[in-house]
Order: sequence, then structure tokens, then C-alpha cells
Amino acid sequence: MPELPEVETVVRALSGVLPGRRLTCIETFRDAIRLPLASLSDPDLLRRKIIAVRRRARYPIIELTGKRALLLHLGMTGTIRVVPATEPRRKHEHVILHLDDGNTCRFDDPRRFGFVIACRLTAPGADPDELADLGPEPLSDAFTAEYLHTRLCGVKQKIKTALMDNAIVVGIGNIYANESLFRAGISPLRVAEKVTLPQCRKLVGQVKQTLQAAIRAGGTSISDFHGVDGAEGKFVRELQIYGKAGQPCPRCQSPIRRLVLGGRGTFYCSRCQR
DNA sequence: AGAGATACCTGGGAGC
DNA sequence: TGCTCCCAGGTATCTC
Repeated sequence: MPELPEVETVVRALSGVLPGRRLTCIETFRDAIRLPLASLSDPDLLRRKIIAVRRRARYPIIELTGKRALLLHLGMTGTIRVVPATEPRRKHEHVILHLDDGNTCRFDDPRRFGFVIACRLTAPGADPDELADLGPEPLSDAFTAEYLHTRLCGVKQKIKTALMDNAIVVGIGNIYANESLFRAGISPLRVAEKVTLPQCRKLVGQVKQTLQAAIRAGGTSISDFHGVDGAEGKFVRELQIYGKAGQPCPRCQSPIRRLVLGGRGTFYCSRCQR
């Protein structure tokens, strides 16, 4: 499943091959995935040159000339690949961008939780308005203990829910929220505003370390994709708590608990996490 | 307004 | 073995 490290990897790969190419045609194969695909039919997008591929949170942005851009999200199962136009279309390829060098950039997503939309930019290099409400990047200098502590002031949600709120900090999914809270020794059930500044220090540090470890491990955090090219994610081996209900806590050996928070599986040690 | 719940979707695993 | 059921996840949107 694409988490922030995977999106970063995809964006780096695309930025090596797409800039400089022109869009000659955009094919869509259904009306909508997570969002309608109608905005891709705008003829104004064609013949424009791709000038950059970048990332904000988990959204890849393919920037075109004329302050236009394609905004993407990989959802749960989305993948992007660049292959020759002659390659047969796969079952779940919903969008195919045709390039002026005979290649295509294809968006494949079996579960259709992702999307591709066309948008406008206020200036070259700017983020689209659609991303205006996003919080800071977790690996940036803007994500500090002081920031988090201030931001959690008055928040009655559980800390785990708050940590996954993109308005507070972007890119922390369910797996990294569980792992970071365990490593910081903070219960996912703790009310967000009750998390102290020293605890925020631990938490911010563990969020950064966990994400960086995932990037070093090659990204993929669960083994959804084994088989195709054997590219099973290595970070799954480093998980300490996620998916381990009933198993002994790696720190104190008491059984790991599971409950559902905000509709998501939540794993924690009631002894190590307070 | 803030917080919680729900819809969206399908492959894969568990259980019968 | 083959069938059914349930679950996983992020985000937009709804409801209270």
C-alpha cells in the first residue's frame, strides 16, 4: 500500500522521465474512480509540456505549462508506471496519459480509492487550491513538538485520530500512527489535548524516525504486492505492534491489544503506552 | 464547529 | 474444493 515513502519513491521516479514531454492524449476508461474523471477531458490540457513532478503529502502533482496540473492520489492500491503505448492495457488501468515520445503514463488502481483530476495553479510551482488545508510535512522542520503541542490544544479527539488528521500533519497513515505511538509510549486512546509537551517531543521524534526507517527499508509497509517483481516491502519486518494482536509486546511481553478507533484497527500495549 | 460515523471498492484470507 | 463473509485502507461527505 502506498504510504508517504512510497509516494515519494514514485514521484522521484516520474520526475526522472516525465518533465520535457508533452501530453498528446488522455484516455479514461470509466466516468469516475474516487472522484470523477471528467476534468481530464479538457482539451486545454493537450499539447502542454510537463515541467515538473512533485509531491505534497500523499498527492503526486504533475505540473504542466500554463499553470495547469494533474493532481493524483494513489489511494490504497494505486500504482503509476511509464510504458510504451503499444503495451496492452491492464484490467484496472483507469487513466492513460499519452506522451509525445511514444510512451504512456498509466494510473492503475483495483480498489479505485485513488484519483486523477486536472486543476489550475495560481503560480508555477504553487500547490493547487485543493490542497490548501493541509498541515505541515512530517519530515519538515515545521513539524516540531512545540507546533504539535499548540495544535493539539483544545482537541478532544484521541491522539491517534488527531495524528492521522491531515490538517494537523500530513502523511501519517494507520500503520505509522500505531507504530509511532507505541515507540513514543503514548496510548492511542489518550485525549489529544492531554498529551504533554515532553510527550509531543517523543512523539514527533518517533514519527520522523519511523517514516525515515520506512524510506530506508524501501517503503512498502505491508506485503500487498508480493509476486509481480518480488518487491515485497521490507518495513513490514520492522513493525513492532501493527497487526500483532495477541502477540507479546516486544518491550514488556504483555499481550498486544486491538480495538477499533475511527473505524481503523488500533494496536497497542496497555502497559507500555499511557 | 468539532467530532464521530459512513461510503467508496475489491482481492485475499478465514471459516464453513 | 468451493462458496460466502469479512476485512483492509485514505479521504470526502454526511450526521449529530
